[in-house]
Amino acid sequence: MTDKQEKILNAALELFAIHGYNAVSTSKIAKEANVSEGLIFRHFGNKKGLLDAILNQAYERATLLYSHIVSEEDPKKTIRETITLPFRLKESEYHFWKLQFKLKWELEISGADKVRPLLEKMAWAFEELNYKEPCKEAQTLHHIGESILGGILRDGIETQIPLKDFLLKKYDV
Amino acid sequence: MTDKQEKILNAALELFAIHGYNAVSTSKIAKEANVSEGLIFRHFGNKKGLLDAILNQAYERATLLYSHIVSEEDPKKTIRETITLPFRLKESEYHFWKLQFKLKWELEISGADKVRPLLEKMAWAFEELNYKEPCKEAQTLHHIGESILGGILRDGIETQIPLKDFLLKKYDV
DNA sequence: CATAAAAGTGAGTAATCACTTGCAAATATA
DNA sequence: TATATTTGCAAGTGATTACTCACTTTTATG
Repeated sequence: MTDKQEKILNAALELFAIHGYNAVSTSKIAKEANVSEGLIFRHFGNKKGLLDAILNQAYERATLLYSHIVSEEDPKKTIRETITLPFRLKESEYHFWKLQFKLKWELEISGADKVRPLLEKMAWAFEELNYKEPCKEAQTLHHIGESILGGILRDGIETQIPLKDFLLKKYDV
Repeated sequence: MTDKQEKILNAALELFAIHGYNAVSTSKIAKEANVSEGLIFRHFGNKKGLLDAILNQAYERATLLYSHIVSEEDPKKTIRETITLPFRLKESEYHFWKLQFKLKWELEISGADKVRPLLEKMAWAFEELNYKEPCKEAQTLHHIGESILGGILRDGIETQIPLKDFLLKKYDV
């Protein structure tokens, strides 16, 4: 990974996250990254290849983010950590997560498989806590978390903060 | 509203909903609608004006959809109708709602103000039912509903159906 | 040091973009 | 029926699109 390759990746991530994939041209990415436009195609083949490279970083990043939850042994702590997950994101990573939401709707790239381990862990936790329908509890909480994250990314974290303690209390964790 | 005007509106709605705003050109819309490209600009000024015309229809449609909930007097029924709302959408209207989700992320058009009356009604219902924090309950259920609707539009209704009865039981409505 | 491979450039390409213009056909109004 | 207005079309416009190619510079290897 050369210096200029990283510059391209960073510029593209930022521009895609702000404006969307289709609204950003390769020439604008090149300008933002201070490289020639041809270099993008040398390294990534085509525009879609550039996006794929960004998304590959994504996969590792996402997995890392909740790896400590998957290996958690206390069910209550599992739920607690899952609820607080969207609130613990660094602002410097907002671009990255915003891109995920944008792509989900702009290009129908789901990313659902990437969170399956977390979903299964949540189902396990709810089962341990003797909930009647752990799978559906997990799916519901996942829905809540997803929508909260969306709210944070679009409207800012302060609009969602009140929900954090409310949910922790509601689930008694 | 002439016949061709409606054809343009319908073609644009469908194409925008499937591919997104930026990915659909005015020439493709014209072709799909069987009109000359110039006619789009005659009637709607520019591409953004065409989108605005579609979104104006949207506002009326969305308001109509939950108007019966806002005027509901039984709190339990209010919650019940809100939960089942995403499941009662006609498939012919999926395009329209898909476009709403797409625009929320592609062009950061929120549409949050359009559902405020529903949110307030839900808060009222939870208060009537003696929930401790009706506003946050409403916000949480709204998050769930939004995410379920998204799931229906992206992955099909069968992926979300199991959650319907689960939620109705959970909220005891 | 010599040579090959990789990294990087910048001027091209055809196709497509949103949009305009000049003019004909249809419709409304008198 | 005469005239004005709206509706519609086809052929444009310059700008921008993703991408290519011939070329130079840098880096790695024997």
